[in-house]
Amino acid sequence: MIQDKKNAFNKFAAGKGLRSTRQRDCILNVFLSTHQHVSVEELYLKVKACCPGVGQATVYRTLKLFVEAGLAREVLLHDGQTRYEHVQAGEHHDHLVCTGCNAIIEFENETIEKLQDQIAERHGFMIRSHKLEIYGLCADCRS
Amino acid sequence: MIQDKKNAFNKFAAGKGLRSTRQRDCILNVFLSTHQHVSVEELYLKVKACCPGVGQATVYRTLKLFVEAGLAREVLLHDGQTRYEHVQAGEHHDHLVCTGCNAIIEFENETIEKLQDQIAERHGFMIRSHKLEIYGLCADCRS
DNA sequence: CTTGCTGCAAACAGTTTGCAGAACT
DNA sequence: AGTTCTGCAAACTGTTTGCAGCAAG
Repeated sequence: MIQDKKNAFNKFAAGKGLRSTRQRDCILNVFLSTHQHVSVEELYLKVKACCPGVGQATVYRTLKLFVEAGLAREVLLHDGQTRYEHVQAGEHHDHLVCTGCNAIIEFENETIEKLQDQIAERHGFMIRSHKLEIYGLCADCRS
Repeated sequence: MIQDKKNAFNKFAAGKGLRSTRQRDCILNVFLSTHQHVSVEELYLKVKACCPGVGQATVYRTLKLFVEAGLAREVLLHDGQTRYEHVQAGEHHDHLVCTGCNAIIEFENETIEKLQDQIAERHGFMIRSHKLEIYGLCADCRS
């Protein structure tokens, strides 16, 4: 599936006349190898480890490409850092964010999604995306 | 009810040994007179109109006090500006955010809230707060 | 008089941008 | 060769902070 994503990006890049460069390959590899919700900073450090000399501007620019290509999604939490998460085709999930240890637990709930659709419809609203974040303390941090 | 909020803040301020100043009164007045979801910038401009010479640092500092006092709540949308909304005691609502005209429609849905509680419980998570934002186009912007 | 509050400007963090040179095709 | 991409550094944005002077109690 990592290969699928690489192919997806290459296809996107080809379609837009983008060039294939060492940096983009490296950033893509690193991104695909990370857990969910990497911050740009984290990603930048990992990228530097494998391709020293890459500037963070490139990381920022490349991440925006990934978003455009549909591989990644921006996640804004309450800590002033933009994070990126992997997009699984067709799937959507939300987050439990632990304010104690910054852990992020994902969950899916179809009923909530449906209720959102109803609410939107009631207001004549056309949903493009949504986010639901629940903040609190995870099981470990409660004790 | 505006008076209630002023009293609430005064009580909070008294409890913390905070002083009552012209600036704080003015910012509180302006905040209470605004519609929901003011950005700091907007608020700052309005405050300057009535008390010229107020610095934005003071606006920032005072808004944090309002949050602490339970009058206001931070709302982070996808536009890089922190906004503040009024807190109605005991009530919680979520937002439909129009990406066309930046309108914000509020809604409440108890079922969603309950489902969130269930999800949290299932993960041993203690909810402190949550936010749900639905992005898309409002009825006006669709046409 | 004492202490907290304010305004200013400088500092900050995260992100974006302009540009000369490097690297794809 | 032509053009896109990159790295660097500078610019920017929103927010925070240090500090000297001001003002409330």
